Amino acid sequence: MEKIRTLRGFRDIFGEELGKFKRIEQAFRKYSARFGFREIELPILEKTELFVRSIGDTTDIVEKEMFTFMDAGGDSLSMRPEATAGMVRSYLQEGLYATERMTKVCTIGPMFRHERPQKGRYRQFHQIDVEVFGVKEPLVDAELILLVRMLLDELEIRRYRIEVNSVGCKMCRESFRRILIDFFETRKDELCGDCLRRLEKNPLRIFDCKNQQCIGVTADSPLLFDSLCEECKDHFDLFRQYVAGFGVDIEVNKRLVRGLDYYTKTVFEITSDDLGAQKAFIAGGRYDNLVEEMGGPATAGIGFAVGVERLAMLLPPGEAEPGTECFFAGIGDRARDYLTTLLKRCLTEGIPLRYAYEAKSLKAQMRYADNLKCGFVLILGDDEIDRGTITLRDMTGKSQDELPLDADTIVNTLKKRLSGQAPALSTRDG
RNA sequence: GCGGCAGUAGCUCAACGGCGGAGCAUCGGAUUGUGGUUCCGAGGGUUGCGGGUUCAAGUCCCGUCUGCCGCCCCA
Repeated sequence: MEKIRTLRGFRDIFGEELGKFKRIEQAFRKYSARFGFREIELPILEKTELFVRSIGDTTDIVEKEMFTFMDAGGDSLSMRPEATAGMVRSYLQEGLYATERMTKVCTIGPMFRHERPQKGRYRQFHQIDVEVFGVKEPLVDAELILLVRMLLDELEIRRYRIEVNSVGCKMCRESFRRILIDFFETRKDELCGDCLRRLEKNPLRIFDCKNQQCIGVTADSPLLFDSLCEECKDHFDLFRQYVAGFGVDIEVNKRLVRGLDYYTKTVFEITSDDLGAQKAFIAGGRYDNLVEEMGGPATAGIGFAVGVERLAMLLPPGEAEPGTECFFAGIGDRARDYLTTLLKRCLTEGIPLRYAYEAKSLKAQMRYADNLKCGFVLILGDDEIDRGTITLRDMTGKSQDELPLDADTIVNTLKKRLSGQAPALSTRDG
């Protein structure tokens, strides 16, 4: 029989990595709530058209990276490749624009893109997504930067860079697009193949090219940033001013562009050199036209997404907390009978009690208890039962004494010893 | 989608084209019922999968799947 394994780019997430996921979620929930974000769960499957209209039909994501298929009713469906499209759909469908003046929502969950996997890039990956609808003022742009900063501080991540830029409004972009194409047409012979393709599709992305010669060309090229309209320029200046007020360090990168069509004005990207090729782990920006383009009222929007797998790679390994569990080692049938009474009491009283299901030698049981890093072992054999006692061994202190064989006494003693043993339990965030 | 490297025990890796191994981990033992260190022992493999070359293939060739690195793209 051939073993069945996960699909390419799909993985089981467990153990240490899952622990990091949980820490990230916990830190995120703490701060998102503090900033006034409501959590929402969105469908994974949506009509393909949702993504085509929002992300853009010429983007790589939509052109070749979506898991798309026909359902039995003949509709074209797609697994969501990102969250913003669904957030906008939900905002409109639930009529939030009519019931509140401003909406802050967030979600967390799996996204799907049919890309070639490599480290930090999977076909099913997870994003934390944050969106604000109905605020055009740059104060909210800065607030999102502050949220990112507090989240990373909470997770004790220090080595990263926040790069920001403005890609202008529709008008800046339209007029600049022509200037840019005219410029690159004169230097066409110096551009790489990819960039020639970009020139047709999305000339702004030529600024992203890593080819030295292309970088040389763009060094001479006019920049969108320098031809922003007054409004966009003021918006960006205010944004920077507010960020400075929050005391967060950012770098303006006039070459920073985004791959999705809907971005306007503020865009940002948080990168780390500890990640390898896929080094952006948080990115986002403003999309002031998207809601209207999706059939809603003219509504400003801004948001960002966190790549959970990439962020998890930056986290230090979580420290284990040994010694917080107890083990029952029994010898003989009488001890085994007593286990059922004691086990139920312990589990009810909140004491994690471990034991071996099979009858094993005491030595083997002790080894098992040690392996499980149990702080205390209860030893019960015929000798103890005849005396009406039970032995309690402290595994770290290597000392042991006998208690009366009485469930109340045992439970109370264990509670006392465990809380004295592991003060970390009470200082740890729940 | 393109280019390159790799795949051997649960994990990390050895093995000139010639009997598939080690360390770690797991399990058991070291005189009566006491863990970690030490010593002894055991189990564990269709060498990713499928073809081909050869007297003989983990090893060479082709295909395929998967992972990794880079490109592309993006979080």
